This record gives sequence, C-alpha cells and structure tokens, in this order.
Amino acid sequence: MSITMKHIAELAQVSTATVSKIINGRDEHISQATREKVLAIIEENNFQPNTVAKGLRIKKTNTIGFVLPDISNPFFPEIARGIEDMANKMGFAVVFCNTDNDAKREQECVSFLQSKMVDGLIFTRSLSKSFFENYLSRNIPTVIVDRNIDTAASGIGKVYIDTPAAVYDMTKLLIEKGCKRIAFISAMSTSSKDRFGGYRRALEENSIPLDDSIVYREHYSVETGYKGAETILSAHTVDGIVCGNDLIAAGAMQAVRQRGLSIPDDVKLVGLDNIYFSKFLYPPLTTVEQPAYEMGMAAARMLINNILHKEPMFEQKLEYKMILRETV
Amino acid sequence: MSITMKHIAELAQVSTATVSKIINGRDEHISQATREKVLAIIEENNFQPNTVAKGLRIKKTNTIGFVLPDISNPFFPEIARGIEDMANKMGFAVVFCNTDNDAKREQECVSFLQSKMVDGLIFTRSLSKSFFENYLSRNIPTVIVDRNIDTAASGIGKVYIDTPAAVYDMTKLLIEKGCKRIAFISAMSTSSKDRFGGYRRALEENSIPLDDSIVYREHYSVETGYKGAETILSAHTVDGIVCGNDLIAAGAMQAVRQRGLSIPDDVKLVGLDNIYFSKFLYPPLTTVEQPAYEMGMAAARMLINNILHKEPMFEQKLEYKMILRETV
DNA sequence: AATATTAAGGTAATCGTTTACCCAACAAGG
DNA sequence: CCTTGTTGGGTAAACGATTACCTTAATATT
Repeated sequence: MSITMKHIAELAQVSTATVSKIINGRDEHISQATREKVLAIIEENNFQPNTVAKGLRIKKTNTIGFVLPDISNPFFPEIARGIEDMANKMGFAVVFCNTDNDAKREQECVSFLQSKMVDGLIFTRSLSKSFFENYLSRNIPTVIVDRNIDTAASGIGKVYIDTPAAVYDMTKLLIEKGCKRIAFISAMSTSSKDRFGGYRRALEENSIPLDDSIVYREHYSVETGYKGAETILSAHTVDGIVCGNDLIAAGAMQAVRQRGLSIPDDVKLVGLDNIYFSKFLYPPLTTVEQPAYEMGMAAARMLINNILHKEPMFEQKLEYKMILRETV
Repeated sequence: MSITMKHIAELAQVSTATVSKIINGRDEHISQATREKVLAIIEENNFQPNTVAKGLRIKKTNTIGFVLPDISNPFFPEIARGIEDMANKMGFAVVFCNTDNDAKREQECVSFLQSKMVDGLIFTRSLSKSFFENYLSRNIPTVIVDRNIDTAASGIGKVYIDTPAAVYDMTKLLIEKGCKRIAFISAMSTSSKDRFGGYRRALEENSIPLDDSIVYREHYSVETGYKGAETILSAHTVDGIVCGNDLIAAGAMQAVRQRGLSIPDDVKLVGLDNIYFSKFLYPPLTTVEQPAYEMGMAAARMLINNILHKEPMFEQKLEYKMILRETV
C-alpha cells in the first residue's frame, strides 16, 4: 500500500493536479508557497510517483528494450553496460531479453517488450530478416547494434563495426608474418558481407587459393573453436588460424596446445572482439578491439534522441583497433 | 496506436469484460461459441494485452528487479542468466539495475524499481546494511544472493555459498601441496565471516603464523590482483597465493609471470568463482566453482514462489566444488 | 468604470485492464 | 404459478497519474 499522489495532495490540501504540475515542472501558475509546501511533503514522505500509472497515461515509459542472444556470452555484457549507462544518464531504464538465437523466442521478446510499452528497441545479432521486415511495420523506434543488416532506408538506426575489414586486416597480418596456409573458424552465416568475406578477400589479394577443407563454420563459441581446430589439425597442417571471435580463438588455442603445437611458433592465431579475458589467455591473444561499450552507448544515445527529440536515425560506423599481443 | 481490448471487444461485438475473462481463463460463464470467436479475433489481430495497464489495475507487474554491482563483471552475467531463465519460466520479467557499488546508486535503484512496481527484488553484494535495515520496512519480497548477510529473521530469503569454507579448503590445499608462506589477496570487507576468515582458520589449524605484510585487500578486480601480487612479491617471497576471486587470480598470475616466476613451480595459486575464463588462463586456474547460474535460478524460484504462493522465504546454502587445474 | 488579462489552482476525463456486481432469460422444483 | 438456480454476459468503478479546460479573484488596460 504504497503512498500515492492523492495522499500527498491531501496532506498539502491541494488537488492532485497541483502536485502533478509541481513534480513535472509545469508550475508557472503555482505560488512559491504552495510549491515549497508540496515539495516538502513529498520529501518527507519519500514519495516517488508510480511510473506504471504515468506510463499508461502519457504512453511513454522511459524504458527501452534490449534484445540480445545471451547475456552470459562475454561479449554482450559490455554492450549492455554501455546501453544501460547512457540510458540511465538520459533518464531511461532498460529491460533485457535473451533470445538464445531462437527465432520464436525473439518474436516473444518483442511482443513481451511491446506489451511493456517500451519506447524503443535495441537489437543485437538479430536473426531472421523475414521477422525483421515483418516487425518493421510496427514502427517503434529501433536500432540494431553490431550487425550491418540491410534495412533499406527503413528508419532503423545502426551502430556497427566493419568486421569484414577487421578480418581482412587480421588475415593480412598473418600473411605478412609469413603464414602460407591459413585456416578460418567462425560461425555460419548466410550474409555475404560477413567475416568470411574479409578472409577471402585477403587471400585473393595475396594469391593464396581458398581451401574449403580448412574452413570450419558453426557457432561463435569456445566449443566451435575447439572442434574446428581439432577437425582441421587432425587432417591438415596449417600455420595460421583466423578466428571469427575471441571465444573461438580461446577454444582453438586449447586444441592447438593439446596437439603439442606452439603458439605462435608453429601456428599463429588471431581473434576478434577483444573481450575482457583475451589478454589473460596464454599467450595473450592478438585480436581486434570492438568498442563494445561505446557501441552500446552510441546505440542508446541514437535511440533515445530519436524518442525524445525525433532526431533522425542514421548509420554509425565505429572504428576498430588492432590489439597486437603474442599469438602472431 | 496499438490495438487494445476495446477494439477486440468491438470486433467480436461483446464487452471488454468478456474479452478479459476469456484471456484470463475466468470464463466459466462464457459460451464456447463466444470464446472461440473472441479467441479467433485476438489471434487474427495479434493482440497482446497491455501489461502496463494490467499491472496498474491488479497491482502486480510480474516483474522482479535485480540489483547488482556491475553486469560487465564476469561473475554476474551467470547469475543474471539464471535469474532470467527461471523468472521467464515462471512468467516473470526481470529488470536489472547496476549500482557500481555506490550506496547512493543503490538507493536510487531501489526507488526506481519500486516506482516500476516490481513484485520483488533480488540483491547481490548489497553494501550498506544500514540501508538494508531501513529498506526492510518497505516489505517487498526480497532475496539476497551470494552474500550471507545477517538479516535476523526478517523474512528475507538468502541463497549463498559458504565461501569462507571454500577459502579454507583452498588454503588447506596449498598447505598440503607444501606451501609454507601463503599470501592472501582479496577485497576489503568488514564482515567477520568473509573469505579472510577461511584463510586465517586454515593457517591457524596448521600452526602457520598470520603475517599481515603478505595480505592485500582492495577490490574484486584484476587490478587488485596485479597490484597486490606486485606489492607483495617486491618485498617478500611467497610460495602460495590465495585469491579472493578469479579476477584477482588472473591479475596476480600476470604479476607473478612478469617477475619471471613459474606457476605452479615457484608459486602456487588458487582462485574462487570458476568464471567462464578460468580454464583458459595459463596455466588453467585451480579454483572453486560457485554455481552462479544455479544460485540465480534458486533465488528467482524462491522469490517468485513467495510472490505467487506466499511460500515462506528461507536460507539456501548451495554446494561449491573444487576445480583442480594446474596452478597448484 | 468597464473590460481584459493574469495568477493560482481545481475538475474530471483519460490511458487499457480487471472485477465486483448486476441483469435477463431460461430450466427445474415444489 | 412462483421461487430458485444457472448460464451468459454487461456495467461501471477502480488502479495512479496527467492535462485540457474551467473557475475565481486580483490586477491591468482603455
């Protein structure tokens, strides 16, 4: 039985309208005396307006939803934190929803968040574009982070990093370091402009033939890294491995080491993401830093500016940075 | 301008009361024909009741709040995910709130969550007990996870692990492995029954004198681990280090290695938490697994059972497990 | 002096659901 | 035929805030 505006109004002997006006700064026509009295009573009773009721009334909840595959995947908490911090700074809350990369769950997340009247949505690594196209009709402000999906002038914001270029750079680095036979382990993807594209382009430009038998693609997970490296190394000899992300690199490193091969002498290896733990791998992983926290901030900023001031959405490409450590 | 129950009612030519009853299964007095018609229209229009309005009306939002220090600290996402999964399974949403270990922020988080009418709260590593005592008066169902705080029969639930015992076990392990001079690096804590207690007890029972100059306490962070180990090793020789958590261990391992010392030959080292990356440290870290995910699940289950069925809160101690890897 | 403006604050509808009651029609029992 | 019960559903008041529109009194303008 929490305290409401009505209680405050009674205590101050004014109407709830007056209290509301004071709280929301629409108080040009309220006397200083009344204002102070009401404010004092609010303070005294530790009154906090019910945001649920407010949200219902004004049809704005000052809440945004963040749809992500899995918060326990080490890459996402950084983004999440960036979103949270910026959102909080701008007066918004954020509610998370994990999809586990399942299209149905994703649908449910969106329905759920909409029923909570979120004012906007941030997606990361959204899957089905069919879903997406469908979803677009609902016109709720949306930004996608960390995926350069083709949204054809839809009014959807994007914050991303040119990962194919990063993979290109890393592959080239391996080539410059003398690698002749470079494997690729990453997640499966139907998109043409994904990480694999960067790998292929680097090989092409250096006249190294692409060899499907040393390409392994499954998920962005440690397990994929381990299995991929195992599979490849058991049948082939390679001197370099390009990993789709740091998780994969961690798994691959385990497999390499278990085969008694040394990193970087026998095989050099690069990751992508620079997650928190990459520097503690052994040897410390050479990777590229994706400014995850900044991406989160940028996404939240863009979204909330759109919600609040109708500022238009746009595409924002953030710079990555190669982190040279000891695996090459 | 989203679709509402009123639209559905109009389309079906019934009252909103009827629609509501059907949706909520209070439909003993609704004919099968009407039920089917309404359901079909709901389906067709993809109608989702507005949970904000519902929450306001029934004073239940089916939402719980999770107050934590920092989601980007690798230990928390696991708990968070456990909470989320169990909550979702039981029909609840969870909204997160990061406090950054700041008492004022913590207050704000609670106010914020209360204004969102959350039905219950989960805290982890809450700081100020003064705050806590104060807060208790508001009687909203609460459970604390991962901290054995003394709440004196307050109706607050607890899910925790006997970390002092775990630290005791780990210290003893070091002693059994032949360590004679064992440092301790952890976070500062005023609680008597914290990790330090386990360390001290193990030393006492083995007649090893406690030496304050090889005890370093600051935060649960990599930096603390690094600085602590540096500080201690620059002035003393030790052959074992007990670390308050795996983050600290990771930092300490860096410092040890930088001094040219070998792990585990020159110095043995144990952590606590078994975070995801501990096995990828070099060498893989010996630590104790705290079932973080299970803790999250247990906490959410206890809380929601209390909310839903008034089941009483209780204390739940979860078992830890030593994970023997290669740092001892 | 008559009128217009402004200051200060109140009234009541509204947001989308839920639910305690109410009502009508019909069947069964006495 | 009258009462009672049941079935099928509607009415309207909440929930807690916001806000367009009123009202009243005081002051300013012509």
